[in-house]
Amino acid sequence: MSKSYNHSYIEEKWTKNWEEHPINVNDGKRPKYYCLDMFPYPSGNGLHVGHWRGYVISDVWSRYKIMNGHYVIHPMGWDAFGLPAENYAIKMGVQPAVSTAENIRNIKKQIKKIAAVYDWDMELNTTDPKFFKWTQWIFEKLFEKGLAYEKEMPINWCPSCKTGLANEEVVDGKCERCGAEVTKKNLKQWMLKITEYADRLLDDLDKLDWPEKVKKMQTEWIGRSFGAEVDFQIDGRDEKITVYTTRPDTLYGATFMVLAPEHELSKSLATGEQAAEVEKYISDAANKSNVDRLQGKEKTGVFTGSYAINPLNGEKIPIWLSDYVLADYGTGAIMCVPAHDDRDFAFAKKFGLKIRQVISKDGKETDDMEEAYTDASGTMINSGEWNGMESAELKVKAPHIVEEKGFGRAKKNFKIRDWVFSRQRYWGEPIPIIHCPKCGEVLVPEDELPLKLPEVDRYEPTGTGESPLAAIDSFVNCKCPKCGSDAKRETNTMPQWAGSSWYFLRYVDVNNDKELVNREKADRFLPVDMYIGGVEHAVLHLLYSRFWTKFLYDLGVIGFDEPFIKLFNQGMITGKNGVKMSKSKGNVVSPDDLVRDYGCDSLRLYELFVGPPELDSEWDERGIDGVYRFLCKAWNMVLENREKQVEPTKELLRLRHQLIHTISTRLEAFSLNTVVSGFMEFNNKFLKLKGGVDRETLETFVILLAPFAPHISEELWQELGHETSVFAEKWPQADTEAMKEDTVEIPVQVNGKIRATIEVAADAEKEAVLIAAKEAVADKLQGSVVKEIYVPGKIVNIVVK
RNA sequence: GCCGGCGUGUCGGAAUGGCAGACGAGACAGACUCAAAAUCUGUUGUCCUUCGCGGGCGUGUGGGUUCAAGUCCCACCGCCGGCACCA
Repeated sequence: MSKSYNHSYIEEKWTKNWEEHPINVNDGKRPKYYCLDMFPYPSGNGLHVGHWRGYVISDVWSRYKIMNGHYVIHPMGWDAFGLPAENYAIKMGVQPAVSTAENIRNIKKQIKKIAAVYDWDMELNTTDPKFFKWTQWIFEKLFEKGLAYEKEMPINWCPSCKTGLANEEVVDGKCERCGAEVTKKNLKQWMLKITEYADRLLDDLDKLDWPEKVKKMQTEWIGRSFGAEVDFQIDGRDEKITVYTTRPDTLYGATFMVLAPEHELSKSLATGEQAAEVEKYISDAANKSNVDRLQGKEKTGVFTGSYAINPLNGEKIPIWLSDYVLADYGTGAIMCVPAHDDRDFAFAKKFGLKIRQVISKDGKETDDMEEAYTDASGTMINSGEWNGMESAELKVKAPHIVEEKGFGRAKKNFKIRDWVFSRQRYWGEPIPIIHCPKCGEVLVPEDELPLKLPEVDRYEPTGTGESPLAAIDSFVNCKCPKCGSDAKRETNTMPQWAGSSWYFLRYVDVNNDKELVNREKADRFLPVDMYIGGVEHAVLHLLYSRFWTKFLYDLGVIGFDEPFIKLFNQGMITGKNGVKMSKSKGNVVSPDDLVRDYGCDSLRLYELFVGPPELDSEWDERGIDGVYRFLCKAWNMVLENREKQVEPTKELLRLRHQLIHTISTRLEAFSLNTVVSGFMEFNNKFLKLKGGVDRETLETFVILLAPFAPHISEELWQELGHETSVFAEKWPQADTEAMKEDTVEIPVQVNGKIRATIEVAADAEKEAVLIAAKEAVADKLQGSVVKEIYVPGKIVNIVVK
């Protein structure tokens, strides 16, 4: 008897065989199923066991769908632009294109060891001009539709490295590399108007079968609120200050007003004796980094000396400046209702400003409020003609009332900002714009796309904050495509998000050089049915992808406006004590050695067995022994029973259908760790059967195991005498009648404590069960029986007093 | 601060309100072996016990609902993640 199976031989054999005879066929008749992995960034560090997890999950799901009769689109590609590649290339003195290609070769080799059914004919790479031609094309369409524009924006600037920094490179307000204090520098940036799509991005979340957590994160990120803009006349001047408020119902309670220091009127509002102090506050705020500004929870502020008129009651209220008001949200100015807003309350308390309650739970005024009453429920008081109204009702009506009265209008606001789309870097898609002194911003003509990166020796940052491309004259200088005058190319490149915002559309038509994707193919194979990847992309990548998909839908390029119908976020695999795997921590576990020693099938099973797929799990080196032993035992179980000619008894039939039911329902519920334990459990049961296992049950076992451990299953399938692939088999259906047990063990409780166990027929009548139960616990039944509960097939509980 | 998620043996983890600890790891004992590894068998929450059964206690803490709570409700503690002055 063989104690272990030869995984190396089997896995090699079937890898080759599947290459020659693909198991996933598009015969034009099968319904499609698109199962997508978030494509990896081809880092030089290679894959660790954590990367495997998502790929194993998606592959199990893909193989399951294949066995359910689908043609599965299951592609893989490379998100290869970006900072790390550029920095690595600078350090090593090689072209990013060269090192990237090298990394892709290595990672592809590693990924192939997973034995996923990826269709490598669909492979794509965001840095391939054939691909990014269409990334640039999308930008041109956005520009044509007025959704791409230029704007002065502050970027993170390291004065010591003389370079712009990504947010990820700024740690605690300091440059990640040199530790210098990061400052802001204003640079002209390309922006994309994602805000134009904010409503749709929010409303369409309802259509998606996504984790609630991710939907919530996107909802908050978009941050829609309804309220009103209200105009306040400045006392003694012609100008008005407009504020945004979500609580126009509390307008009578507005006792002061606060402007952001950056507000355009801030300086001019300062009167005589306040001028110096105001000036100082404004310049202090400008010098404070964002981090400092957010750290100081204690409110600061300064009175301008000016007053505004509350348009509702004509009251004169003081105007203050404070940095708790954000310049770039709303109008950069707020009306303050300290009685009903926590921040306004704290500010009023600190500076001794008037607090007027306008909403009351019981209709009476509270003496000495200790905290703001922020609920929009209660009765209006101190509010003139609004007195006695319900605040919740008024909150909805008030925007329209101020509109009718002529000093405001209903207004919707968003937290989401437009997308800063340019990077001052070399290794990204060039933005296809030409700056002409006469015509302004002109698009590179479509037939000149792709606009490739120049191949040069130096692509270090320039030191001025500009892109390295700015130093390359042959790239920069060009003629205006419109008027022919000397012009200059845009030298900023696109962010790494660009390619990943639409790559999933391209897989189904990677070689198309006429269009982004053929519409017929798009209609047939898209959208993505299942998208699997880490939760770290909950907001940015998933929001940008949805934005571009909606834009392309509006253009008519595709016929759907949501890219990913279902989303699954797998948890991280960490090292000991939940520490993230990283080279610097020295806790990286490489899958390559494990594949060599235990085989791909064992590693696949252990990736699933390690814990619930949606939660983080710690990698335990020894754990893989367990699944390896299971595979050896399963191998022997099948081979030993193969020749036995066992009759399918009722018990075997029952076990077979219980197995189908267990595996199928757990798989459908994505409870993949318990799928593996389910296989182990049934295998143990089969091994204990004296009479052996019948052929059909063995075959069922192998078919069910196939998506999880494909090589060993395929080999066993062949050993069972089949010439076709196990993946050509249909996923079995459980017969619920055959599953049923004849007798069941029923625990008998007395007052909720188990005192005995009885065995009864599965279809026994309640009365009979209760009689048997009472017999079994007769000695425990002191006192009178108050209640008898029988949950059929589950439990008996007898309550005595 | 707010919003999520989680808290179960030595460890990873199982449990549509119905026998807590499935499955696996580890440990211990035994078989095989000259020996070890591998493999196989058994034991393995905890306490009491007359060691024969049996019984008490046990799912972060305190309360509640229920015939019955790891599971539902309330309050709290701890860890992880997200957002963080959004008017």
